[in-house]
Amino acid sequence: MARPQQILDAAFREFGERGLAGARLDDIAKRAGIAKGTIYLYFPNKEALFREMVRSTIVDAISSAEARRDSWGPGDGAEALLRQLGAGWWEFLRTERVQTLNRLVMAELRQFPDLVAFFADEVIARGRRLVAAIIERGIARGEFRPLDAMLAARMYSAVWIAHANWAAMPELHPTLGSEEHVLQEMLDFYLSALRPTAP
Amino acid sequence: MARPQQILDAAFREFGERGLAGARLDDIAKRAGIAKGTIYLYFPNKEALFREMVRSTIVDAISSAEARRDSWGPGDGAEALLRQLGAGWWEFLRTERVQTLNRLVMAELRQFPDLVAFFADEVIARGRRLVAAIIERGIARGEFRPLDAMLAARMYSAVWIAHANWAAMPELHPTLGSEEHVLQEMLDFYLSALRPTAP
Amino acid sequence: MARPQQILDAAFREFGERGLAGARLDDIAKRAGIAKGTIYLYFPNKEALFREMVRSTIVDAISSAEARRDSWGPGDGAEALLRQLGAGWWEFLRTERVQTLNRLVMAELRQFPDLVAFFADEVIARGRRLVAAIIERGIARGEFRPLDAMLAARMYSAVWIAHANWAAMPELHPTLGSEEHVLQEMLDFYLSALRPTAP
Amino acid sequence: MARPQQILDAAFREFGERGLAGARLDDIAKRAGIAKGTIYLYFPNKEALFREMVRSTIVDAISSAEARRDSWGPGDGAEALLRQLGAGWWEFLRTERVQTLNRLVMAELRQFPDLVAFFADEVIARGRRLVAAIIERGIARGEFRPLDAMLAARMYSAVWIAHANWAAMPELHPTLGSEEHVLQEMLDFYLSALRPTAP
DNA sequence: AATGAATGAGTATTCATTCAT
DNA sequence: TATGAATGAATACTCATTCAT
Repeated sequence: MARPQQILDAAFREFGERGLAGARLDDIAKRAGIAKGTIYLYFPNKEALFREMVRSTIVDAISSAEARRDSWGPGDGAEALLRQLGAGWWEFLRTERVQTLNRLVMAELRQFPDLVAFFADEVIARGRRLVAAIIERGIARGEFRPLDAMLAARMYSAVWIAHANWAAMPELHPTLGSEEHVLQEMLDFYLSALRPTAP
Repeated sequence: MARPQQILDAAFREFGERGLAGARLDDIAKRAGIAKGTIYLYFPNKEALFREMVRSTIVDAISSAEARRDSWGPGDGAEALLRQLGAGWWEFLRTERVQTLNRLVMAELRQFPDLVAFFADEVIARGRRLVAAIIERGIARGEFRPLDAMLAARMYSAVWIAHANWAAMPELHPTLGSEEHVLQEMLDFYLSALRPTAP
Repeated sequence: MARPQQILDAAFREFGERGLAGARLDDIAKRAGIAKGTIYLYFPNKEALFREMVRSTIVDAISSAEARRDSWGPGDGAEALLRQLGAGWWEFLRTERVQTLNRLVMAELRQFPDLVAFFADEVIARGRRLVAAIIERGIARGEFRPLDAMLAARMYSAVWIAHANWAAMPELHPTLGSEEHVLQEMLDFYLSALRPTAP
Repeated sequence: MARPQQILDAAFREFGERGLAGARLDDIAKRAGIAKGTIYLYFPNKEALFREMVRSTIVDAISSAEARRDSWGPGDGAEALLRQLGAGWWEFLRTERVQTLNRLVMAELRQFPDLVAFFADEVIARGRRLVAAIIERGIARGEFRPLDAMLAARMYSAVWIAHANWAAMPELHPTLGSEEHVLQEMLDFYLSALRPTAP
């Protein structure tokens, strides 16, 4: 593995555990198995290392999300697609990597407006558009009742993200049975809000 | 205002902006309009100040939430109650105080397991029980379809909390019209998932 | 003695011996008998300490030079005045304080153009004007031959400053007998260049 | 140009600008167009590089000064010789190379007593003897009044060196017209102190 | 010979904590 | 109680020196 990536990995873990101010470059170096000075061969200072770590983590997350999507079958029903996507998100969002990224975004990213914008555009808007497209398809096909697709996509994100965060903090939010079961419940609940209502 | 409270308020703002490690006692003192040494008359060290600040913020949040509930009218329908509660939560959760608390909980609270437990019991579980009770009432009255009330309460929290967080980070999540409108959309969406399905 | 002055004194000695880059704040603190952090209560960083040390040394040097002049007798002849001034300069310029200042000015001051300007105006030009005024008086009284007084003042400074520097570096410039003797030789030599030439 | 000389040249410029402690080997290497490690093939450490740079600069300066003298015409009058020498020194001393060397000698050479001795013997004493010899010749020929030739040589050096330093720091010492003019003034002033006095 | 990545001791700077007043 | 000057351990950052290639 290339040296910078090795440092970024260690930085991800240290910053993820202690935050920007709390992490120590000494520990990052130790974790990466290199000397402290070596970090400065690749990053001009702590903040730059943090920024680059966040940026590259976002980029990685996007490509790993896209890799998942490429493996989708050509399922035709919108509901089937949402179920497939929901399973993918459920797995992806509970990932250590995404959870840590999420924590950093919430806690520290305000100080880096350009990273906020990058994350908003490349991750959030992108994800939202994908869900909205599926929902529109479902509406067009009569699977779902007519509603604002973008808004429904927000509800989808809300349910998945919140539950993923909770799954990662079981002390705060005791689980409801298996993670697989939670996924099914989310899907059932969400889809039941989309289905056409009785006349 | 008593001196300790004055310090806690300043601490809330500084820790809220910079986190436990990033905040400086110097700045907290300056914000509180006192000398740095004075903090140590009331709190043994930085961490204790942080803990106490979090604890007292939680306690405040609970009592302010309860004060709200006391003013509820005796509305009888479960849907009406959920709408009333939803409006209350929507206002409350978007509060600076709650947003900051939420950020601290996500970012730093792992280091303080007792505070995690306190927050889980006194805030999360309490809120969840309240919603679940209303939903059970709705199911009993035939307003809602039969479903797991605790689970539906989680969905409720998920939608409200996620949207409140997003409302507080408009750079990340562009708004969908007025905040009032968002509330109505959440209520409509959520309730449509609870209503009995067509036979 | 006030704390800042105590630090400035230690800084003067350390910077004087090792230069801006070579001096260590640790040593300055040790010399001042305080903790390293204390320096930062009074000076924002090493460079600012250096600047302020130079500036205050210049100011001190000026007032000590002026104190000397105040004690002058009302000697009337220009030659007598130059002899009196020459004795004063000879003592003053060989001072540890002036020698060190001179070394710092030559070695490091290029990096601080404002201090260069301050030194040029307040020390060099001031001294030059004083000598020139005496020489003009001597010309007017017929003691000296007519010549460019400002230029003659430069020659005066040149001889005194160069010899004072040399007196401080005896390894480089072996002495010519006693320091008192050197002074007399400088005066005789210099004055013989000013006296009217044979017709 | 041989590799070591290439390094010494770069070292001369960096040490000349920033001093021993302030110069960075990285910058010296960059200026020399080589890799940092290469310096260590030719010099055991920073200090040795500095010493060797100073030593070789002194040697160069001496030989370049001697080359000048070899081109002297066989002018016979002592005054003419002093004028010729004075023009040569004036050009030579204002050289970037000599100015930088002078600065290093004043600022840093105390730490290297052997270099101090070398400089004192090979440069200062040598120059002084040359001037003294001319003056003695002038006294013997009746061109100059009888005086201590060694002492008069010091005055000569004092005037030339001080003015050359000042010419190199115009912000500190505003010029008196053209450099050529300054030379003439120095010669006239100096020689008028040597000429026999009126009876 | 030459490179330049890597090291780690060294140094400037920060900041929680103490304490004399 | 309250202050704020003082401390010194902690930590970011630098840079002379080494060494595998």
